[in-house]
Amino acid sequence: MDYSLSFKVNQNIYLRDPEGTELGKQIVKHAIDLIYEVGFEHFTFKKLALEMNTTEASIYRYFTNKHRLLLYILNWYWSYMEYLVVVQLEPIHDLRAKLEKVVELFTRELPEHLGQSDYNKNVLHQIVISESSKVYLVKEVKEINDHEVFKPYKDLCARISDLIKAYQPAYAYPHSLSTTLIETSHSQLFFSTHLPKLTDVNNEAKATFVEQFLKDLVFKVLAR
Amino acid sequence: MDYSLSFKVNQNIYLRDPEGTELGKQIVKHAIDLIYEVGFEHFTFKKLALEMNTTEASIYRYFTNKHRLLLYILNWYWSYMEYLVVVQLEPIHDLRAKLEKVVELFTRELPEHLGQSDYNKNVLHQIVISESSKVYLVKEVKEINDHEVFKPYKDLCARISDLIKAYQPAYAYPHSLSTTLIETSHSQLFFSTHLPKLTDVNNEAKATFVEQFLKDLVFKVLAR
Amino acid sequence: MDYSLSFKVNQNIYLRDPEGTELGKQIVKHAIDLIYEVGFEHFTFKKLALEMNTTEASIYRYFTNKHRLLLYILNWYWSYMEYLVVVQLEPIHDLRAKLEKVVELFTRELPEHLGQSDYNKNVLHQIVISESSKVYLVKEVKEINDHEVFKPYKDLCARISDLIKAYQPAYAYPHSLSTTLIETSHSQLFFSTHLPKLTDVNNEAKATFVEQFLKDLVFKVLAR
Amino acid sequence: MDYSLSFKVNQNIYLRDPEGTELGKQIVKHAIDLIYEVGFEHFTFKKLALEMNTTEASIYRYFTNKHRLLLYILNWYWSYMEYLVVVQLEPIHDLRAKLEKVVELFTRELPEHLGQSDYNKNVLHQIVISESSKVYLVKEVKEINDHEVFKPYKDLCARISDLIKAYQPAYAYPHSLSTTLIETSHSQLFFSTHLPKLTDVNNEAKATFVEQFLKDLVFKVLAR
DNA sequence: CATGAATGAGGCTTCATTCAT
DNA sequence: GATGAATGAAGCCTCATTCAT
Repeated sequence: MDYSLSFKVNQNIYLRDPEGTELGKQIVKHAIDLIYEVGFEHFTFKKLALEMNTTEASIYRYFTNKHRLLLYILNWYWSYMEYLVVVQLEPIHDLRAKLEKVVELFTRELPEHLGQSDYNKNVLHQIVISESSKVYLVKEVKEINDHEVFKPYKDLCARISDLIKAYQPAYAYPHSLSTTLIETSHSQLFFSTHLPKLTDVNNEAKATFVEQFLKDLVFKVLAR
Repeated sequence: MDYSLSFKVNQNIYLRDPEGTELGKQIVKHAIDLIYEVGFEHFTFKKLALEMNTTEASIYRYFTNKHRLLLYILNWYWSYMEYLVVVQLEPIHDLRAKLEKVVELFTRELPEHLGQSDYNKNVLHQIVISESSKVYLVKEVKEINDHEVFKPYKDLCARISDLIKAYQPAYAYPHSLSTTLIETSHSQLFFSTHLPKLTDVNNEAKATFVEQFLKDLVFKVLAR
Repeated sequence: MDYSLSFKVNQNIYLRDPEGTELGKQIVKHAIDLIYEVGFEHFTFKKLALEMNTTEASIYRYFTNKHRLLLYILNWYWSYMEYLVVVQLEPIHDLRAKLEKVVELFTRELPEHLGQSDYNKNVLHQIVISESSKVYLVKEVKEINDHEVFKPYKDLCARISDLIKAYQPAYAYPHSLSTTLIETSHSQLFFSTHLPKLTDVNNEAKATFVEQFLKDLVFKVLAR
Repeated sequence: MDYSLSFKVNQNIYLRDPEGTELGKQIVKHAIDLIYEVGFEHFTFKKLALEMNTTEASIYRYFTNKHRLLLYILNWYWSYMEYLVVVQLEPIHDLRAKLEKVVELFTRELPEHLGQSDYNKNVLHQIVISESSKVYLVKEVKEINDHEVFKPYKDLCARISDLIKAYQPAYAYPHSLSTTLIETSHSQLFFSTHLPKLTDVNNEAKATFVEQFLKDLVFKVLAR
C-alpha cells in the first residue's frame, strides 16, 4: 500500500478530484457534516450548496449525484481505516493483540488528528454507521460494483481476513467474519444507542459494550 | 402469543387496517412485489397505484407514506417469523437442534404455503434482506421507535434470546447475538449474491453457505 | 320580521336544513369552532368530520361545500344581529341612544345566552371579523348574489340605514354609512388586535377603542 | 422617501428579486393579470406557469408560495401609492385640497404611465380591492407581520395620518381614519359594483360615488 | 473553472366528491 | 338518512440537471 495514495479514491466516483481544489475539499467536509445532521435521505445538493454558500452547479462539477458523493466519503473512510489498520498494527507482534486492536479500531472513538485531513473523524464514523449500507443495498448494486468502487472496502476486508488466517489457519470463513465484524460493529453501535433492547448494553459498560461483545465473539469463533 | 393475532401489526403504522379490506390486502401484496422490482428508493405510491389500477388517494387511506407501508410489511414479516419459530421449534426437543432450525429459518427458502396469506414469502424475504435496515437507519428513528412499531422485531429477538439462554446460560450477550444472527443472515445473503468477494462463498455450496457460516459461528460462540 | 323565523336562512344555502336534526346543529356548532381554530383556508370537511366523529359524506348531505357552510354561519349571524338590533333598540326612545346602541352591538362582546342557540357567540363574532369578507370577495360573487343569499346582510343594513335616516334625514349615504360602520368595526377590531400600528389604539382603552372611534365618526358624519 | 427605492419591497417576501430579471418581471406582470382573471383562490403557480410558458419550478425560485407573491404585488402597490401621494400632493399647498387629492387617488382610475413599470395599474387596483385583505385575514398574521412585510401599508397610513393631523390637530384617530379611508374605498368600490344595495350608488353618479361619499365623510369627521 | 439562472419531471399530499350499502 | 369506502383531479413543492455566461 502506498500510504500517500491510500486516500485517493477511484476515479469513477468523481468527475473532478475533490482533493485537487479548495472547493472540492469543502464539498466533502460540509457533506459529511450535513449528512450527519439531516440524514442521507434528506441530504440534497441544494441544501449542501446553501450550507457552503456555493451553487448546485459547482457541486455537479465534482460529483454526478449524491450517491457518488456518499460513496466517495465512504471510500475515503475505508481507505483511512485500512491505513489505520496497517499503521497501528505494525508495532504489535502478538497476533491476538493485533486482532484485538482491529476490533477496537471499529468500536472506539477515532483519533481526530491522525492523517492530514481535517474531516471530523467521529462524525464520519457516525455516518458510516448509519448510511454505509445504503450505497450497496440498492437495485443498481451490480452496475456500481462493476465500476470497482467497492475496492477499498474489499481491500480492508482482505487485510483483516489475512490477519484472521494468520491467527487461525483452520478457520473456513475469514472474509465473511471480517465483513460480519465490520457490519456488526455498525449495527450494534447503532442499536445500543437507539434501540438498546435489541442488545445487552447496560448503562455502566455503554462505551465499551460493542467492543467486548465483538472481542468475545471473534476469539470464541477463532479459538485455537 | 396468540397465533391468529400474531399477524396483526401495531395500529400506529396504518390509518385503515389493510387486512380489513380486499383493497388493503392488494396494496400490501403489490407493494411487496413492486419494492422487490424497483427497490425502495424508486418505489412510490404513484407507481404502486398504477400497477394496481387504483389511485394514490386510495393508498393514502391506508398508509400515510411509503415508510409506514414498508414498516407494515416488515412487521408482518417479523410476526410471521416469530410464528414460524414457535411452530417449527415446538416438535423439536433438543436445544441444539432448535438453534440449528432457527438459523435455517433465516437462511433457507421459506415455505410458500404456511399461514393463510398469499404474500410471496421469498420475494418478501428478499426485500427484508435489502430494505429492512432502511426503516431504522434514519434520522427519525427515535420518533418511530416511540410508536412501539419495532415491537415485532424485538419480540422475535427476545424469543431467540431465550433459546440462547436455555442452550448456554453462561453467555453474556444473548440479545446482541440474536440481532447479529438476523442482521448477518441479511448481509451475508446479500453479499454472497452481489458482492461475493466480501464472503467466502464458492459456487458449489452457494445455497447453504450462509447457513453453514452462521451455524459454525453460533455454536462456537455458545460452546459448552 | 318574524323573530322565530329570523334565524332561518335561505334554502339555497343548504341541501338539508341543519336546524332540523341534531347532526345538522352539531355540524354548524363544530364548524364555528373549527374555523375559528384553523382559519377558513385550512378548514375542510375532512377535518370537520374528524373533529365531530362523523364522515365527510354526512356533512355533504347538509352543505355542498365549505363556502356554503360559511355563508350559512354568516347569515345566521346577520339574522341574529338584526334580531338583537330590533329587540335591544325597542325599549330605547332617543334616536341618538339607539345609534349608540347599534355601534355597541358591533364592537362589544356579545351576550352569550340570548336566543335559544348554543353557538359560542364570541367565537362566532371572531370568525365574522376574520372571514366574513371571504364570502363575497370572490370571482363568483354574481352567481352567489343571484341566489339571494346576502339578504340577511342587506336587511340588517337596511334597518340601520332607516335609523340613520330617522336621525338625520338630510344625510345622503345611509346605506353606505351602515356598511362602512359594520365593515369598519371588523377591520378596526382586527387591526387593533393584530396590527395595532394601523390604528390609534392604546393599552388603556383597548376594550372600547373601536366603539369610541366609530361613535365619534358616526355622530360627526350625521351632525345635526 | 427615496423614490428609486420606494418600489423595492422587503427581502423576506421573495427568494430572488423579481425586479432583477426579465423572468421575474414577467412573473409579477402575469400574476397580476391572472389573479384578476380567476381570483386569488383559483390562482395557482401551475396556471401561472402555463400562462407564461414557463414552469412552476422557475416561479418557485422567486416566491415560496402564492401568498408571498400576492404580498409582493400588494407591497408594490402600497409603495406606488405612497409615491403617488408624495408626488401628486407636493405641488398642492392647501391642506384641504391635499386631502381631497388623497381620496381621489384611492377612488379614481390610476394614471397608467406614471412610473417606469409596465404593470397594468387599473387591473392592479381591482385586485387590491378584491384580494388585499386576504393577506392579513389569516391565522398566520402574526408570523407574517413579524417579517415586517406590512411596512409599506403602514408607511402609507402614517403619511396620510400626518396629513390628517396637519389639517385637524385635534382629531384623536388619524391612523384609524387613514385605514378606514383606504379599506372603505375598497369595500364601497366593490359593493357599488357587485352588491349595489349595500350602498347608495345610483346610475348617474356611479363613477364618482365612492369619491363623494368618502370626501363627505372625511371632511365632516375632521370639521374645523 | 465557477456560477447564476432556468426547467422537465415527478414526488408527496389533500381536496372535493361519488358510490354502494 | 347515515355512513364507510373509494377515487379523479389537482395542489404544492423539490429534485436532479442543464444551459449560458
